[in-house]
Amino acid sequence: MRYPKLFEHIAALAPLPASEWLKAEALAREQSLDKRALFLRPGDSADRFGLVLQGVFRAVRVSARGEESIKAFRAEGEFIGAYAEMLQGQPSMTAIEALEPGRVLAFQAQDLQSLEAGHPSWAQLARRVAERHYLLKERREQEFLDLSAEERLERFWQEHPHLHGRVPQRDVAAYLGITEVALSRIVSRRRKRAE
Amino acid sequence: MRYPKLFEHIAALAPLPASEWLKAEALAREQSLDKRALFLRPGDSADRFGLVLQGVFRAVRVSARGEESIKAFRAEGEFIGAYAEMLQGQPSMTAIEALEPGRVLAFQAQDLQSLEAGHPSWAQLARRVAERHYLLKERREQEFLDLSAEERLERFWQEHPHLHGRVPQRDVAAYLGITEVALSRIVSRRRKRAE
DNA sequence: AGGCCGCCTTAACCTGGGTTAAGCCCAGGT
DNA sequence: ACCTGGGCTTAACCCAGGTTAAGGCGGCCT
Repeated sequence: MRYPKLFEHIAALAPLPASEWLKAEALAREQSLDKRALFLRPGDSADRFGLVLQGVFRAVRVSARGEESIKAFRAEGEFIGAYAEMLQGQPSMTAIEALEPGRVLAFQAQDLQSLEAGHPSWAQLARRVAERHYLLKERREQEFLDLSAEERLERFWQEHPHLHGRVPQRDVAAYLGITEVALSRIVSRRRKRAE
Repeated sequence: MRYPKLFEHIAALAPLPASEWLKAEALAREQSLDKRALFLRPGDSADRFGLVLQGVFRAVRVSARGEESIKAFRAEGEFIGAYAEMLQGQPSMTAIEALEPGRVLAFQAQDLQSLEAGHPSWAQLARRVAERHYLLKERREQEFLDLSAEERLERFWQEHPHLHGRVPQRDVAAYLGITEVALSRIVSRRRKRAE
């Protein structure tokens, strides 16, 4: 087994025999990405996804107006890919970009499907992944509905302390749905209040 | 089969033998709700869910500050329940309320689990449901990130034309994340522009 | 019929965040 | 050592949406 830590991480989501994991490893390929390199670019077919071995990634959607908004940050052990588009068989409308030099274990969606045909635990895992993704988005929905930008910022750092110092301020802003300028204002307001 | 239309609706999500559906019907019970009645109230265990036979329902979260925000509207054929809390085994933080007199086919989550043990198509269905819920929330996330309140309103009516006249303005506002007053302003602005 | 209540609108004023633009600081490249 | 550029801050001004408060208009109940 080449990636025991990743296996543990995955098996914690849904029980998975090591033998199945080994089959998956055989289908995957490791990929290194420079800082700023794209794991997935908009327009690509969304049939690839990856598990982060090293580094932090951002999932970016470029809107019709040309503005970037950030759907998620993903670090070690986490899933990267255009999940929504994959489910719908559409080309990716999302870019996945490395914020630091990183390494990813990359899979083809169809390989997963063949694993699924061979053992039921993969379907179970896929279900857990869907449920988990749902819970993340549902939490975010609630934050947009109930919280001010300042409160969302506070939550963000509570929930993602491991991203500290690894993601640029402007990207945090694009994640919160505000501008860099507004974020800077909020930060300095908080700083003053804290004195 | 007592609910053929519902069966069709469900089977369109994931193939389901009629025999399995009949087992589900046997476990379910039909429930009528007056206007304003709650199918689920905050604090209830989240182990019940329903399929709407008749009527429109709203899923409401009451925030810490006491403000209502609306997570979803659900009409005929759709799922109602505190899905997130159900997945996490938590008590419901959501109220599900009938906006009109309605009827629901109500299930216990644990009954579904026993069906799942008996036939694999239930697991498949559960996965599809999770994926579908995810896609809904992901679209909403995108709307909050990229669109103004006015644009969100426009989308709302595009995507939910069947709710026309069935949901009060103030609830639409609470769904969009704005106040009743702001919504009224937007509507009249649009009215004037249309002349 | 009368009264009330729920729902919507309008208006006046306030505030958070957007926009534009200038400037700062630091890291990297030559 | 210098320049450059990327990332962050600050300031001035603007606008969408929040807040509060007052009315309007049905529909429903007795």
